[in-house]
Amino acid sequence: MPEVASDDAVFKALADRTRRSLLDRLFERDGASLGELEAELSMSRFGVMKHLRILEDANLVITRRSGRKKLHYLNPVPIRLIHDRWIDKYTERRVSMLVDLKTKLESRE
Amino acid sequence: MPEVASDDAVFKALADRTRRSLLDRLFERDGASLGELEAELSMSRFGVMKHLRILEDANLVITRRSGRKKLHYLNPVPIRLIHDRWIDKYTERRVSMLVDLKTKLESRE
DNA sequence: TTGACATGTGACCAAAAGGTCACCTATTGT
DNA sequence: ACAATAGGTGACCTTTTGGTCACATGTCAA
Repeated sequence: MPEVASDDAVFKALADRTRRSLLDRLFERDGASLGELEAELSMSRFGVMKHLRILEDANLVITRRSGRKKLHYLNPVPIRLIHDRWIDKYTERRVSMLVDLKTKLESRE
Repeated sequence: MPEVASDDAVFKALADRTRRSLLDRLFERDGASLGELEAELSMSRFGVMKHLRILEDANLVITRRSGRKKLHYLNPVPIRLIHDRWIDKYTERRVSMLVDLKTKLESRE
């Protein structure tokens, strides 16, 4: 059964720029190993490993072993839970429409 | 025109338990003054003030002055932007249905 | 089976964050 | 005017966090 990560672990995990960029990378393309991620980050392997560990503990990243490699996958569930904590169903419509409109306007510059 | 808070400010703001409980409080009931919020938090006024300042800088809380009181309101927009950063429109359906189902099941114990 | 590859752990240090306080400004009601 | 109320600032200390390294384990391929 899946471990339940505390709220705190999730928010702490998201508080660091490097960890957010790791999530961005996995959002774009899943299933990377530690080695691959390290190569893109100008930081020691140990630093990256520590960050991945924190993301995994927070359940934001799920891993699967394949031989001597450990593959990393983004898990969107904790992100959705953050959303639902402070945006109720009624507000969601208004806010998502507003944000989508703003994004569309800005993309046209 | 509204100030644009950096990503970093938003995530750093959310990283602290006290600040999240302030957002919870404002989510439930908007428009509280510093004094009201302090009374509910077993922390010095200075601590609470510092936290509110950080939330305000992150644009998670919007304020309005009324006489010598400063009223605080929750702003859901940055929360929605976090959501949209790592959950695309296709994934959103799957994840929100999954989370809603899980919530429903758990509420029945 | 042995050398190269991929990942893991604990100690350590510098930087950042959380909390409190002395002191200060602005607004109100009488 | 002035006492009481509401909020604001900078210095200070303690705790937490980010990053690196020496060292260690597990896996593969020849």
